[in-house]
Amino acid sequence: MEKIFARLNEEQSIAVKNTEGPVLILAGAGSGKTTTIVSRLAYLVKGVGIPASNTLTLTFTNKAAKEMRERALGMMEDVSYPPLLCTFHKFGLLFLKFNIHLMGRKNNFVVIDTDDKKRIIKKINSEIATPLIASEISRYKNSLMTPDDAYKQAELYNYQQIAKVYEEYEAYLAENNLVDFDDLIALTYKLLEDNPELAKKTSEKYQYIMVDEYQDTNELQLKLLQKLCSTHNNICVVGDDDQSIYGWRGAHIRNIMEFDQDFENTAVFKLQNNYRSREPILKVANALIEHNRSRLGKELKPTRGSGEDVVVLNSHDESEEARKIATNITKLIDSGVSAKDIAVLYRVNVLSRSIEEGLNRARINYKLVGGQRFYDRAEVKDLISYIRVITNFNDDFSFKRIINKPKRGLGKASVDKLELSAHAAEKSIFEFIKSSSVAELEALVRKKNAKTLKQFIKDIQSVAKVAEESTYNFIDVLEDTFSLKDIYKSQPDEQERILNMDEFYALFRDFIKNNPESGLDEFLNELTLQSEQDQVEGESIYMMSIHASKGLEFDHIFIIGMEEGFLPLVGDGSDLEEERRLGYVSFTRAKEKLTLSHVSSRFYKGRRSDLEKSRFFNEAGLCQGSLKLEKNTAFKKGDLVRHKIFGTGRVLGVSKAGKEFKLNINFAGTKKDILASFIERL
DNA sequence: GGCATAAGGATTTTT
DNA sequence: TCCTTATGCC
Repeated sequence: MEKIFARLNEEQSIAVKNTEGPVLILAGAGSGKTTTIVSRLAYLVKGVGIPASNTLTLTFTNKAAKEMRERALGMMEDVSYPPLLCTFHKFGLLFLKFNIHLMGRKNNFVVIDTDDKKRIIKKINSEIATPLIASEISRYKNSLMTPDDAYKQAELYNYQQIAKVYEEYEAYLAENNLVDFDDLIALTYKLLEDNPELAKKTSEKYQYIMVDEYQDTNELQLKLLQKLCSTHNNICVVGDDDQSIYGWRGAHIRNIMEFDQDFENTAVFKLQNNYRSREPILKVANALIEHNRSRLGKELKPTRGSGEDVVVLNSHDESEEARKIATNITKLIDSGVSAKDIAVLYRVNVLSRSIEEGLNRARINYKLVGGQRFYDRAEVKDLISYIRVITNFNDDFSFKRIINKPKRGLGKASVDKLELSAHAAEKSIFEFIKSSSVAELEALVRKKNAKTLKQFIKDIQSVAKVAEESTYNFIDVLEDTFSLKDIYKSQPDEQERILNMDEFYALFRDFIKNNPESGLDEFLNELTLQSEQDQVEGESIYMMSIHASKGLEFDHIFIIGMEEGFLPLVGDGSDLEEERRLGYVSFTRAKEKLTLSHVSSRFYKGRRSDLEKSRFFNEAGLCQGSLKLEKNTAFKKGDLVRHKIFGTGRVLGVSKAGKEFKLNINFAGTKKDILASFIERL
């Protein structure tokens, strides 16, 4: 018990002890959010005496769940039964496993990922952009809209089409007993909604509910939470409205803004002591985020004392920027800073390229975080498809992926014919080939391929038998039977692909070793929900998008591309306040020193364009004429200056304009008033 | 069916 | 620029 509170400050302790009823913990960046939520869980179990199995703690990522589980178990020492601490989706998966039969479906369903989803959509409709349909379907599901509802709501012809695709997509999933990511939550909610007894029982089981990163929840997740705590209202959410950066993905910032309206008698706690960053960094971050209108209002209070000022790098173009950053990093490393304590962040991934070149030239090792995920790699997905077919012969979707891998002389045309005939016979493709004679198949595909197909079916059946008898050995038999490593034979990236396949095989063996009772379908569903855990280790600096950096911290942070158009990024659907929060998230990753870089010109999308420095410099108080320069004005009468459009001129006078300075300048006889931040001194 | 070339598009990303 | 997709030819 003392152990739990020893590491908490007063605010954190109060929040931890407030166990009953709805609690909103607004935790600023670096304020000990994870420590607080984990301590609260430990306190519930060890201090209040709640059985761990009666608690439920939800996160968004497996990584967060894993970290919290380890820390919580460490604090709780001996518990006979561990608390349920998992992602929203994992919770949905578990719940559906036990209850999906109530809606007339079998519980051996397979979870499909976004890629699978898009393939299915594309097959149904290739006229409308697949990503648009995919996101619309996601939206429908998250608003609990049936295809019928979607159709009724559709005004434009295009949207009627999308509603139609949605309907067919749902039929396809049901037919093949598939479930997509949204279903894991939506079907869970539906079951609770349609079965009041079940809802009551479930709510009574999870007496105490906690949610991490609450600012990232969407509307449906809120509704699910309301169902889950309907019998007790013991819900504690932790989050930071200023770090809501997933609005574009459906996260609903209003959930955290209006938590007290969704749950009556909410107790609110603010954690504002920042244990991460030096004072100058927090000053800049606070100044920036203060420009947002829609926020609950917090201010990060420094506890780590003063430190180095925030540095602004100004370069002509991206190669100069890369050079400057490489030089700065080299200096840091030479002065004894460990490479792993340095990170370069950017708003869009393409910006990493120029920096990569600069780092390579300077011989600095770097690690790119993000990029393509292991489970999204084609070779890994091929293997997964094989296992899926072996688990379920009727999974046409996966069957089609592997039917010509390695090459069996079946192209799109042949596969289409097979599928059509199978459909007409009301069979899966697998069943169709199995039940057809060689002669019948010869009518559909090239002659020599008919036999190959029959053999393929036999092989699948025999490997499936092995899987039942000895799951552990199955993976070797799979490779040997189908020569899967030949799929990418004599391709330039063959070696890398084989390495990934071996990695996958090792993963499989690990899983079976750790879960000897599990079969292939448990392995598959686990996989789909698994993301690549970024290993943060090794002697290289890190480069990643600002989104990917959320939750991480580094001693030294460099943010590149601080220009209008990049940060803030503009485009349709862009939200300046969310862009500002991205700036805030990126600034607050830094513990010791923050460096912000901008260029005047950048090569992007095949062309070079001129760029203005980000307005965020101004807002963060980092511009000439800003707070720091109040005493010693950057410009004075007589200075020779330059403006992007008006060219060179001479300052005639300096006056104040809010927090900024306004200069009266004589440009070759034309006098103009211009804000100081747009002016460059010569 | 598979390869080569042309055309077009282009945040952020977890589950 | 770089990547994905469409098209045309063998």
